[in-house]
Amino acid sequence: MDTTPRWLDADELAAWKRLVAVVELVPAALDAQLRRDSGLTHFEYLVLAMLSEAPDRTLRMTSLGQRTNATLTRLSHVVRRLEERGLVERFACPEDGRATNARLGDAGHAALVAAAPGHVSTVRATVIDALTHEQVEQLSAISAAILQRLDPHHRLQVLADTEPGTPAAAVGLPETAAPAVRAGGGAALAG
Amino acid sequence: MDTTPRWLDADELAAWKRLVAVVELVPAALDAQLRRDSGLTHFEYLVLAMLSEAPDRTLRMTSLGQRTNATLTRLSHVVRRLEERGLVERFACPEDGRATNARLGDAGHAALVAAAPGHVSTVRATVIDALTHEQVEQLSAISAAILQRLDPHHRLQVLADTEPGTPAAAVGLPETAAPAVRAGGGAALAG
DNA sequence: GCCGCTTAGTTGATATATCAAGCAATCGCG
DNA sequence: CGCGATTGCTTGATATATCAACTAAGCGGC
Repeated sequence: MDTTPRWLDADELAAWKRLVAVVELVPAALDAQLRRDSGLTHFEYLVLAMLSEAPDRTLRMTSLGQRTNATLTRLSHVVRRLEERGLVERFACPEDGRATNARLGDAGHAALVAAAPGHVSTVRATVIDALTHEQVEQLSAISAAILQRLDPHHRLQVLADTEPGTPAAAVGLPETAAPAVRAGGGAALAG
Repeated sequence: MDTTPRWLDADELAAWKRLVAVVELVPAALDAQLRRDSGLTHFEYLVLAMLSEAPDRTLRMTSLGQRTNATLTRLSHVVRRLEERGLVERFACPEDGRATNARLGDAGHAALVAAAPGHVSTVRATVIDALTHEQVEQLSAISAAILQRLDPHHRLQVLADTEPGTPAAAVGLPETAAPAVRAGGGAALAG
């Protein structure tokens, strides 16, 4: 870092301070609602959602870690706890003895389906419905620009498949789950 | 929450997924840089910065908690640790026997001055300089709209004084500190 | 087919955050 | 002025995240 960086001017400072408040409050709001209504953290929700998207509801730990932006260490602890609660199961990967697969069980899928509507409502209530359609598109572009700096090589798969026009959910219940959800009065982020 | 909320359409979903990545990565990036270069978390930095702004570099715990968006519990633990490290001191408020004042000591001020340039550079590198001036203003408006939903009564003082045209730093070293900083080759967010 | 390097994941220790009580000073009010 | 309610803060227990090894399986070269 430079020893004498350019300071922030008034507009930049205002934007920055507000962004700091947003990045502090948004995760807290998501966590609070999910914990209260479903007994899941936002991160656990993401893990379940990513598994629900995958073929056979199964992913390798490494791949799951990329999709949820988690270190393998963090993921290992969380998945162990989810396994203890009966929501996911782990088993050795047949093709690579080093790898572990995590699969979303029926109970886990049910928990996700039960949690999704409240989560989507919260997302709308706190973010999306607070903005005009134009602002939603601006936010998308701004976030993309920031992520370009934070993760230039797109290690996070969250980024890779986030172009507008994307098929289904990714943060909710896509493809596999969403139809079931819609049929059963369940839930997803997109659809 | 509604049992059958409106799902997100493709544009909304793209924006949402990117925002999730941003609110996950931005705090991590700030924490990582500050920890590595200054041995401070972003939250500790905020605490020191807020104190540096206050008259006599002193604030009540409750007021400090509002400005940093922290529960009193969290703040109490953090300030105790900062006190053990000699960066701040605590003393009973003379006017109200229940209250505790926290004051930024010289060592704490020095730590803040040392940490600020790297922090500002990181803010520029990861966020502000990634955006056009127009986008900075859009981000400011978007964040304000989101915060209106998350904190309608503006409990967070971060919001109260965040109108463009604001005097000095608030997230860096304002008024009291900034001049010293500029003189000594030090650091702040704004100036 | 051994040996060093890399990859994949786990585990235990430490740090930090959150929760549930608790304590003490002040306020409100009869 | 006395006593319950409120405010301001702290503390200890539990949960979660981060860090530093460590294990074990594959991979490459010779």
